[in-house]
Amino acid sequence: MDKKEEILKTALKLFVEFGFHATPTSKIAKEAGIANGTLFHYYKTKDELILALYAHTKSRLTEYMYANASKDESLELVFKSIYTNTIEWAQENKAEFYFIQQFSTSPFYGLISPEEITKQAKPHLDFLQAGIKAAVLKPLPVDMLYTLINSHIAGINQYLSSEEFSTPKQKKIINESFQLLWDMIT
Amino acid sequence: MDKKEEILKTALKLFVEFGFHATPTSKIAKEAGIANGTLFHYYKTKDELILALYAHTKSRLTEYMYANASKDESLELVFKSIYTNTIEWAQENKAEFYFIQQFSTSPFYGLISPEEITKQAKPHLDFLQAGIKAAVLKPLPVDMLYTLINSHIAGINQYLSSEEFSTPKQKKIINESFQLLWDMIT
DNA sequence: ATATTTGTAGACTGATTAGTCAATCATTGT
DNA sequence: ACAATGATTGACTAATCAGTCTACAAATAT
Repeated sequence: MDKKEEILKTALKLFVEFGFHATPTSKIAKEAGIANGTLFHYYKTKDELILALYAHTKSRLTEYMYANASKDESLELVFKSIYTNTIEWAQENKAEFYFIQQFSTSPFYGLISPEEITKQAKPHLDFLQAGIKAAVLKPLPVDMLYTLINSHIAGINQYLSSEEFSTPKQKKIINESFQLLWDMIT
Repeated sequence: MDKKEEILKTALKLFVEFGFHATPTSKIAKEAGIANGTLFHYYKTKDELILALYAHTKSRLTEYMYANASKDESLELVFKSIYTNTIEWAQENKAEFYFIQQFSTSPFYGLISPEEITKQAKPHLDFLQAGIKAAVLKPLPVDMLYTLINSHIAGINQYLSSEEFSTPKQKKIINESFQLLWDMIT
């Protein structure tokens, strides 16, 4: 049993349910079935725990995003694969995805260095830049393109989470919304 | 001097800067130049203050959104006016807009009743529904359309906030991004 | 004028918080 | 076997927090 993982898992659940302001470290420790001191053995401060949780969750998402993306395919297919993967991950890991958004829209996000943020975005921006260069994507500023795509995904995810859709219906929405996005940026 | 307003103004500033978890009511009172008890005279609990701040800020945005929207214009022009107004307000009231997002992506949002949320969205959804009926907008589910538009606006606002653009450049971005959105939904 | 309500203050409290600490327990390497 | 290092505990603390209380001031009503 990996206590470090257990702490992250529990913290995620509680932060999403009650927010940062209303989940004391004591509650996390209790719910995780460990002693108070153990939590602070692994994470020096509450802030450090929150930052670690973000990094961990974000990297899990990033990993999944690029899964099965064979580079032989056309740019559209690769892009669609990333798009679909992202939304599928978000739907299968709703708390995780919600946490990423919660964190990003909180002052905690400011604790991450600009370099780290740039580094995170780099591969995505490069990918988009290549698409522009190949004259597949519209020659918009890459940052703008990137933000627009992210927002679109966040929106569709929110829509999918707002109701209970059957799996085929969900797939249909993902396909259709991808087409809307693709038409917008190409 | 309206102390109630002063409290809201100060709370907004501190919540945006430090987050809910790290801005005690004592700090708000101190910074607002009033006594601790006075804050609780106007707002029974911290939660009530937070909810009031959200309602107040949200209604200020909504009011501004529909400003100068003469109903004689074409649907496209009315829609563009709403789009432009929203982004302009967001740019001129960055802290306020950020707070709305921060609140919406936090467990506090769950404290607002579904009826209230539906009521808030109603006019927007009706507007979009009319656009679909008039065969101007694509026959997509209104909820999806609504979420897509909101996300698009949030994205463009984020992009505009990420750098320092000159006013004309900013206007150009707003116009171009509107066209992208409009082409996507019509 | 007097009574009643409303606004304002700030000291105070009981509960809670993040984080510490000294003491065991488990694991590993030698 | 036996150090030595790391993991785990939970009682503890100092600080902080949301919210209360009493007192008084200002405004408003009668």
